Amino acid sequence: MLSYTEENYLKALYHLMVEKDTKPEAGTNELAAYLGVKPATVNDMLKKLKDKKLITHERYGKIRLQTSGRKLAIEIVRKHRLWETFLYEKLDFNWHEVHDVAEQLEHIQSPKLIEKLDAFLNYPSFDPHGDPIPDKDGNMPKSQRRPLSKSVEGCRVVILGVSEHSELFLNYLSDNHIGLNDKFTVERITPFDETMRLSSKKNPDILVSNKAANKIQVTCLRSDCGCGKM
Amino acid sequence: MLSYTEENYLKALYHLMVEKDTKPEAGTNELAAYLGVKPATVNDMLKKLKDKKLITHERYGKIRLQTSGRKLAIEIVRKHRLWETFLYEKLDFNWHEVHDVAEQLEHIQSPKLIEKLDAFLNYPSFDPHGDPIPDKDGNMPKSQRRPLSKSVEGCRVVILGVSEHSELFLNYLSDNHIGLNDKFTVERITPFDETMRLSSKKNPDILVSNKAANKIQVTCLRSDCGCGKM
DNA sequence: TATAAAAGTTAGGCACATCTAACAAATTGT
DNA sequence: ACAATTTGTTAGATGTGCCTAACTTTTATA
Repeated sequence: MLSYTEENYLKALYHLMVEKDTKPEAGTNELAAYLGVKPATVNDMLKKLKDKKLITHERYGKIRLQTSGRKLAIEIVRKHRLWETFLYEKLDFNWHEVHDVAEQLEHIQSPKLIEKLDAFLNYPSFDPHGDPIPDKDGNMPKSQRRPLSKSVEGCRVVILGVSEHSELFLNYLSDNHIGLNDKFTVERITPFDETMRLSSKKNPDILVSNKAANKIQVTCLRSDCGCGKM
Repeated sequence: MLSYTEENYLKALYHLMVEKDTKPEAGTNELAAYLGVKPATVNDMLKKLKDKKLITHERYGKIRLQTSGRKLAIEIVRKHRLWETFLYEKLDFNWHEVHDVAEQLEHIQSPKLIEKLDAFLNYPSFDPHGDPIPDKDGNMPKSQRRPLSKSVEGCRVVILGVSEHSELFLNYLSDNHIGLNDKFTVERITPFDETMRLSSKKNPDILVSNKAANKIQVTCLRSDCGCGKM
């Protein structure tokens, strides 16, 4: 049984290594900065995780997740994203409010609870931020997601998520009535600065800068619009 | 902000004092036994809770909850019972499975979460065990509940809960198809040992000993059956 | 009422997760 | 290539929640 803190270290390693940069290792300082603790503290914990065979790490070397550690990390990610989905879909939380509460809920120990929650939510594949939810065997659903900026004029897209989670950005999206699962048509892309003009049922004219479009993840709803392979 | 452990001490005091015996104070050993720790450990914590003005306690004296401590304890009880209700009603947990998971969930810190959960469950007044759920101001709903053993022949009753939560007893109820919110008619009470013969739609003949009937909480559905004031 | 039993307290210690300060190794930049 | 910078490690300390062992006060009873 892992402590609350040990779980957080594994999850942090997973995010740093597998999700952030897709490199297979991380450093002590990097991990310390990510978790908001001092490198010395990380060192103590590395020793413990190494004893439990969850990571590999030798003096002055890089940290790697072992298979068992990665498996546990994915379980925690699964719990986190299922809870976020629950909060968003069932309890009417806003997009940017779910993370902090899910951060607590992910540590609840009860395999049955997670299975039942998954079923209750109808086995969702993506959380409210559009991030993939691993299934109970740890498999990530594959998505055809891409940044909105890759779409071309005439594309019909659905919002899958975002690649930046700052409150500033999430509020920007709210203000512009861009929400998860909303559908838009790309009406026009200004050649000079690539600002996109979108339309939706609710709002026939939304301007999105290239900077924002890069951080909005979508999937294209047509196979014939020329925006590239699905 | 209270720690997980501090919260558990407050809740334990509340249960010992307010619910178990309705006496306004508790002893160190009693609390230690209830929490499964040593008296010395309790002593350390009492000091901390006293410093935070949540309890009163003087050397070799009894422990009492202060108003602020009682308020916090009731909040935790509220959270616990709302989560139990959620697990039972929405996630199909069994009656006796909800407690342990709720024990973890009750410590999640998010006022909004509890408000939303309460609304999602439609502001329930009683949890799956039939225990009252305090509202957000700490008021307990009043119930007309009484032990089944107080009912008389001809009574039509609905099961509100139980006053013993052992797995043995809960299984006894399952085996006899006695569940929360089930309705029964008291057909006959054997004069010698007060064994009750009940009938329900599902099962026309259930025998319940006086011992069990004392631990089954019901409310009477008729005002004219002579079982006493509602 | 004196004493045995029960209840409560204190002192000292341990594991955990954290820190600071000092040090050691590896990387980098000229 | 070696000095400066970055990165990583160690030692020693702190606060929390728990323990055991020894002690003191209260209470119950012979």
